[in-house]
Amino acid sequence: MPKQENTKQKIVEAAIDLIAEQGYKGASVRKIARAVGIRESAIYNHYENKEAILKSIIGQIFETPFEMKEIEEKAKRGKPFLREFIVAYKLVAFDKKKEKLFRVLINELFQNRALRESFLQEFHQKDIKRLSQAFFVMMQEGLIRSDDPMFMAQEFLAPLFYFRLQLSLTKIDKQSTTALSTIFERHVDFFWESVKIG
Amino acid sequence: MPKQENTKQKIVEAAIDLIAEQGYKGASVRKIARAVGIRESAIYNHYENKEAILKSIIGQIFETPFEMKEIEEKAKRGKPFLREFIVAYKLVAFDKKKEKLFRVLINELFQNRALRESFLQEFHQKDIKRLSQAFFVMMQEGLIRSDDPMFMAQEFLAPLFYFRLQLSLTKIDKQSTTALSTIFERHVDFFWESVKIG
DNA sequence: CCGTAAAAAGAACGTTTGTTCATATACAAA
DNA sequence: TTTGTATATGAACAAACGTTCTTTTTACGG
Repeated sequence: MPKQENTKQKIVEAAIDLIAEQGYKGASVRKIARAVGIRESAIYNHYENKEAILKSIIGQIFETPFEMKEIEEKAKRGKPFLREFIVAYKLVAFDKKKEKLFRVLINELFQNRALRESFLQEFHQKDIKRLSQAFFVMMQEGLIRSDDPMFMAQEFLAPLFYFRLQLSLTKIDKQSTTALSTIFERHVDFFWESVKIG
Repeated sequence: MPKQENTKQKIVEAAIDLIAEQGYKGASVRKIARAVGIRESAIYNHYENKEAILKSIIGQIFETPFEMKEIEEKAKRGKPFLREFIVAYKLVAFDKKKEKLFRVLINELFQNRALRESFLQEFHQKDIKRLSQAFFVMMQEGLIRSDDPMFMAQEFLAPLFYFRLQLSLTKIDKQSTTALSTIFERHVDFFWESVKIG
């Protein structure tokens, strides 16, 4: 049975499911194997050890979820740019796989140093830098009030993270998410009202 | 050696330390006992089982951190009220014990249903209701623009949570928190600029 | 059809886990 | 001083843990 790359992927996916639900410590090698349909010893044909599985998952968390081309150009339109950003953000937040990875992130944030650093740098800094660029353009165009673009980007993004967490928590217990479905758009409206000129 | 209530508290405190650092699964009964200076079997003289220790900790997480009297009255002053709120919030965020409990919260948020529900209700709803009351007054007084007070409260609080998480993460790896020390006040300034009238 | 190599199974290992139980010790009340 | 109770110990348990090893099964290239 050579070259069944399929299995390796199944292992990671089962691991994501389990770590999202029960954390890294709760996702035992035996549980992962059972979910895949193999014995625990077979896992080690694909990964050196349990830690290696986690490492591969952490890599996936920060794969660029969406990128925006021509930020400078689009930013000139003001609010529609933020709307577009939110659409992309919601796409990620509501994506099943990405949501699981989000849970893994929260679960292991305080246990895994590499995860922490990636979070503060990638997840955080990257989006902030991109957005601050856009806000800078909007200020130059006289669309929004003058302020520190970096801080403004942070103020725009921070609630998104919180809403995403709320969404994730609500979904677990299968509670209704209707109150949360429009919250992202409302945020854009509120924010634009906060910074727009005229 | 009857009535040494002291030990019971030592156990909880050691458990908080360990769960904050290594999560519930990582904080074994033996580790907790060793931290207290007793054997693992002695733990069971004070708590029925490991779960009972966690339950007692969860109770502490949502003990009202600070309460504000005369909200209606103070809210009329506008921005100074928000300043005061932030001072109280920072007091909690920078408190050593409370910070540990915050880590416990994040660590176990996805594992413990009771914790999730308390978070969404207490942590969230309670602060929001209180703040929305204040914003409602401010709107009546013509200090801030008219909007849904509940949503405005959410917009004010969400970044605080995110900043608190950032603070906690940064502290773990003993990185510099100077960039974060003034972020709470900057948030108030930004927010007030966003909603004030005139 | 056979040989090879990848992937699986199965058993075993040394630890650690949460919990129980019988026993010992210390202290307050009688 | 005796008795009772709260608290500690130390040994033991069954189960689960990550990992390693040997052996068997499988699939493909020659």
